[in-house]
Amino acid sequence: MSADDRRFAVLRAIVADYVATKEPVGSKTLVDRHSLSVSSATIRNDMAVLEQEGYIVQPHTSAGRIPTDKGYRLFVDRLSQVKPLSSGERRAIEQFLSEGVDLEDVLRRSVRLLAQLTRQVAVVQYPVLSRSMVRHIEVLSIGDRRLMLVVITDAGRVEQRVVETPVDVDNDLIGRLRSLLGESIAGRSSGVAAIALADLTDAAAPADKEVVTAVAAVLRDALIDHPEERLMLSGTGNISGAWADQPATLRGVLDALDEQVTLLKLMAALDEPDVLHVSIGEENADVNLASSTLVSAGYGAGEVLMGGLAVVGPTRMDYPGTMATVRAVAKYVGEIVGRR
Amino acid sequence: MSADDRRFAVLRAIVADYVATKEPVGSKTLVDRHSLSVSSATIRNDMAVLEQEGYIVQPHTSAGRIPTDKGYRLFVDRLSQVKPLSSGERRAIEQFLSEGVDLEDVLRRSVRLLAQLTRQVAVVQYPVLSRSMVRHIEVLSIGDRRLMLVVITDAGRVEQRVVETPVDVDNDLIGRLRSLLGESIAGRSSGVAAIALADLTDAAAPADKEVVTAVAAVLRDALIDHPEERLMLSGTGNISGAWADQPATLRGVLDALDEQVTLLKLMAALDEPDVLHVSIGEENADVNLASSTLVSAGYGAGEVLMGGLAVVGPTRMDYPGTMATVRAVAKYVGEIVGRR
DNA sequence: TATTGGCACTGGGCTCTGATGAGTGCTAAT
DNA sequence: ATTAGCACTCATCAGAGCCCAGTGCCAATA
Repeated sequence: MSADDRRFAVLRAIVADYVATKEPVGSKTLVDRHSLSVSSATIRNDMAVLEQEGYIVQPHTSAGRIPTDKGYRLFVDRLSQVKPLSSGERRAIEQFLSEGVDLEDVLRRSVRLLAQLTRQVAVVQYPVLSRSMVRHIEVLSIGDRRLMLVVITDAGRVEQRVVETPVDVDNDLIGRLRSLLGESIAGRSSGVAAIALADLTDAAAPADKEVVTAVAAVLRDALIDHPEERLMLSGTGNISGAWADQPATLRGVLDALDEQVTLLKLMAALDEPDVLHVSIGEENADVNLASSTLVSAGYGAGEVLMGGLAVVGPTRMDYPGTMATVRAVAKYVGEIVGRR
Repeated sequence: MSADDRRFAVLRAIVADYVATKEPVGSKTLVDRHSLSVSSATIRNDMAVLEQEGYIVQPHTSAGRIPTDKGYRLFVDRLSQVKPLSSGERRAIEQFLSEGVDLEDVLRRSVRLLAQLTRQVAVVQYPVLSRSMVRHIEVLSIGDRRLMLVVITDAGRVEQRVVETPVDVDNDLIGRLRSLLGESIAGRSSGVAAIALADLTDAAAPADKEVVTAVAAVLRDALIDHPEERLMLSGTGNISGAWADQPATLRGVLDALDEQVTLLKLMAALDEPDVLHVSIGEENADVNLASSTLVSAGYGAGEVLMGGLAVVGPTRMDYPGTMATVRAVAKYVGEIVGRR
């Protein structure tokens, strides 16, 4: 084992011990807790180097070392492959998730499960609109000049929007709207639907133009210009333990979770199902999450990305375990949501 | 002013001061902070009586007094009428909420607003199914033996469920299902729909019976036997300040919020729109909320209750302010959700 | 009879102190 | 390159002592 290898082993041991104990770890402790067959003095030298290179720091003189973000980063990057869960665990996950009665329920089960297994905060994103196909559009009258549009995607997500029409709408017109929308949009992904929507007004009978334009505008807004992406959260209580001693940090994290924008951005950055992304400490754009780590993964059916999910915890977290769980849950959520 | 009146005034002053300062309040502080035209000795006598009667306690000898749950209860009960918000505030609330683009959006705006105005955790319930009318039912084919049912209520809530059918379903049958369901259920409240569903199988053509039975079973489960009530939460960060010094309590509260069952029970207990309910400390069934207060109100259009909303905070909260805000937001949410 | 001034007493919280010990860096020997 | 040894650093903890907000009680007062 080269000196370099040993130094990395030391880093790994520091991470392991610090994660387990929350205490800065010293050279002495390290030697007898792990079976490093060298003396504490050697470890001290290695630690000095690791500190020089920015992988660990001392909270104060005469204290042990704790890993820096850079240290965790190296640790994670060298975790070549994520060890899979046992087949029993996997079956339990799939079993539990597949009992979900509708999309909402499946997602709720997923976040809960993820939060429980990782003992951290979990987030699941609803299948994103821009990656879905429109399965069906329904037009309902809810007043003389009010229509309700209901869009159902192939991922099982349902969006609804109210349209105020410039003129009264009768049942015949609603029928014409249904078939018009059905032909031009249903079965199409939103990219294609965008083009179809633009042509919609032309395709309409002259008398219907005003209403069709209003409808197209609302649909365009809801599906393309401002699609609302949604998240579901669970396990917020788990995080209170991690930051019990730093109320300000705790508050920041809770606020960031409440705000959702950072989480949504993170999700938007995912581009492939079942691939893990880990964002550590200062790497997070949001200062409120500067001492947290986000482990995220896309879920989807086969190659097709549908949405994302993530776990949020302190930088001092069990990386291997969390990563394995996130990947496993992402896989099954994708399978189950994709299957409907 | 009778001695009894003064004692209540003392209690009110203690509540006010304790809420403001988080510190036990003593007789001396009380006299010069509020203009009670008696001496501190008199106050001390009054305090002794109040303590005897269980309205206040001393955390330890030689400390000031803090209100007990019973003290807060008396305080709240004697707040005869809730002072309304200013017209400016009210307009701002209505304006902000009415910009919501769909039900989801309106509710999200409501919780956020409620959390922001009260600086506490806010909860809003989706319009409850059992109090809604079915506006429309849509039947979609998503495979030879899979149907998707989409139920849209008059409150704008959309529920979907997948049905596995025992035999293949063709387009004609789907058409028949649509009209069958449309006639028997649409426009009915769930109580009536329950009866209609029972008769559904009889009304169907013999060849369709199997499928109709399966569909009716799923609908019955989704709408009547196990209607899923849903909540939306916001402002969790706000409570971290309140319990920063008691991590265990904080965790308990976060867990209770995550769990939702207690909140849902609370909501289920509401029976009238715009009426405030206050549940203080130990009055809460959930031990995790034993040092929290829940201020809840139903929202609805006119006399018709649609759902509930609430604010969760420490028993030491600004009762008058919180109550006024909750009532105001409930009123506008009811109006706006009812209007679609 | 209710209120008040006076007084002794209580006990939590703050500051200061010294002892403890985990952990370090450096140096000289292996 | 590794190691044993050593002097040094500093957070943490327990104890001592003081402070003082606040109390209960009592006798005097209106």
